[in-house]
Amino acid sequence: MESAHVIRALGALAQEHRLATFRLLVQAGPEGMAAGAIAESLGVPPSSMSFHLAQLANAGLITSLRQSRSIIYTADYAAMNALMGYLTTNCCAGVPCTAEASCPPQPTITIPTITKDVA
Amino acid sequence: MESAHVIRALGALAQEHRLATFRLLVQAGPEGMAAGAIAESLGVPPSSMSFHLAQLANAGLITSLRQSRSIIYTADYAAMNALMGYLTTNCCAGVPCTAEASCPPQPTITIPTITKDVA
DNA sequence: GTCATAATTCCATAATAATCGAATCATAGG
DNA sequence: CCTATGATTCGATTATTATGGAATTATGAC
Repeated sequence: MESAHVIRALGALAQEHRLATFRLLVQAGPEGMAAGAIAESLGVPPSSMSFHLAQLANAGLITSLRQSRSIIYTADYAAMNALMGYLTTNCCAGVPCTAEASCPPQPTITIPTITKDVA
Repeated sequence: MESAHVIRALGALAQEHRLATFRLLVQAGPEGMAAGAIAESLGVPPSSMSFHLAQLANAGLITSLRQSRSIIYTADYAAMNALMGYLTTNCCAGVPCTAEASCPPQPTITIPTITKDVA
């Protein structure tokens, strides 16, 4: 995975609707979701949704498959993992972070949202 | 780390010069690098470099410290790890689907909020 | 204070990205 | 063929981001 590709992937995720879309698709699992269902779920108009889905697909983060009249989008876990791999290898763990300044084993984060929207 | 913050971090890294800058700073380690040295190293004019450094700093990915006439920038490993943590927890590993794997109906991630500011 | 250096801010410009209604394309069912 | 539905493309508009020269601020040495 070269940097141009990584930049496209990062840029694809660096947008409110697209990050939400990707997360939704990850939760949807291998079944995926139809474009319209995603749009409705996120409250984004169809034409805007298409634009964002195209961006994500172009970045290789999601794949599409027509199924009758619907087009089903699915998160590409492998692509996500490749991105993570690039970031950890080249941006973080790949460097011998000396001593205490090194990458701590436990990311101290604040996670406010509990994601479960089966409703 | 809430999604707005994540989006800023992703957006900060989703740019050629900034990704290169961040990687350079990671390699530089805790010593960091002066703004001018980074600019020269990447072949970016000073004013543009300042702009990009500000973006990265604003996203919390790097920190700055004046040292005599230079301003030394350092990669914030913790912030990077927090970003990774968010992505793995909420976008990837949170749903145990690696590749084609089965997605057990258990997407509920009940994470006890460990509040720790990453500024 | 003056000069030199390091970096930033200012500002105008150019380039890219986001939005969304309307038109179009693709498929399915009668 | 005709109609309905799901989705995309088109096109015009707005918003955001990137660029880099010139002016400015901050520090250090004399």
